[in-house]
Amino acid sequence: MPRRLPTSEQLRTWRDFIETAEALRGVLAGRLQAETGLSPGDYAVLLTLSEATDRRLRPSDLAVVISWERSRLSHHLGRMERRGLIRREGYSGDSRGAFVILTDEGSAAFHAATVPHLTAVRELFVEALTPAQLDAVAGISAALRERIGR
Amino acid sequence: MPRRLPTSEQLRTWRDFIETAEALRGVLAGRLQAETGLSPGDYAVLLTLSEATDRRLRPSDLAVVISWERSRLSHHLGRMERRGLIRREGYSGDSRGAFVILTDEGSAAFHAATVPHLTAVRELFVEALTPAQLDAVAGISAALRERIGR
DNA sequence: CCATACTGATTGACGTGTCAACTAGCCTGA
DNA sequence: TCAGGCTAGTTGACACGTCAATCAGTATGG
Repeated sequence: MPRRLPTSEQLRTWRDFIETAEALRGVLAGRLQAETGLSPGDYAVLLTLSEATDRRLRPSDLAVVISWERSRLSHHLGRMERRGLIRREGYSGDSRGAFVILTDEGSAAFHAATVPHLTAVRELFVEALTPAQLDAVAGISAALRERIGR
Repeated sequence: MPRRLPTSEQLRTWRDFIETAEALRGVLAGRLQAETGLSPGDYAVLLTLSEATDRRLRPSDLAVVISWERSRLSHHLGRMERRGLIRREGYSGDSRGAFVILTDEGSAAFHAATVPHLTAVRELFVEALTPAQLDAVAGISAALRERIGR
């Protein structure tokens, strides 16, 4: 039996899904930016660093935690460093290594952002769905991740 | 009663959702690029033009159909024009106006891309989910869209 | 010992997005 | 009729992402 193509209804569902996720991401990002001056990427980096021992991590480790490519992280850290949110420092022990360190300014920005961000997630995502739908989302995400591998 | 923040489980669901959608988008985009040399944006533009009368549309109309900002479209059309996928032409009637026109090359690229793209959507999305999950996705997308307005 | 491979990290080029500013032409009302 | 505002479209600046190349330092096997 030949592999069939999606029906137009399935395609509609696909497009709605991907466009909705995209739109939601955009709205959340816009709010975060407007209310706190941080991008979602900034937030992820600051969150991870603020939970790390001594508020510092090696770039590779940080990249693994937030599932970014090292190159992406490097570019992003450059921008964050320019804004004073983090700083970089050499690592004595393996001179290839380095540390990304949360600055006080970065820490303050993160703490100022967390409640607005979580509130927005609640308003725009959690409260938009029924408990059953929230459960369904979890299962759907898992199934999709399973399919694309990891 | 104060507005509460999301529970850690709800937050986990949110992150899984947004990261999964992002990952899926990335995988699909990568495949499309590898197999056809087109980006999702290219595909959306080519699809819309190929369905339009005379394979041409005014930029503003095209932007409405695919829900892009005019500026985004203008930048994208510039890149597509450089690659010969579309061309631009003045519009006699309102000299502000313009037309975006599908070239033969653009049409060929689109037709070569459609089956691989639809196949990928089926494999990575439709077949990853049960029929019930697919239905749930439709409802969830609708609910989220409703919440963010439009 | 040292060529070679591997690892951590950065860089450059370029596609993609957003925002604000700008150009140019159309339209409307005092 | 013409000043102002509106509309179509483009542009520039800059953030963000990916890919391939590069660089420097570590490790290793012959």
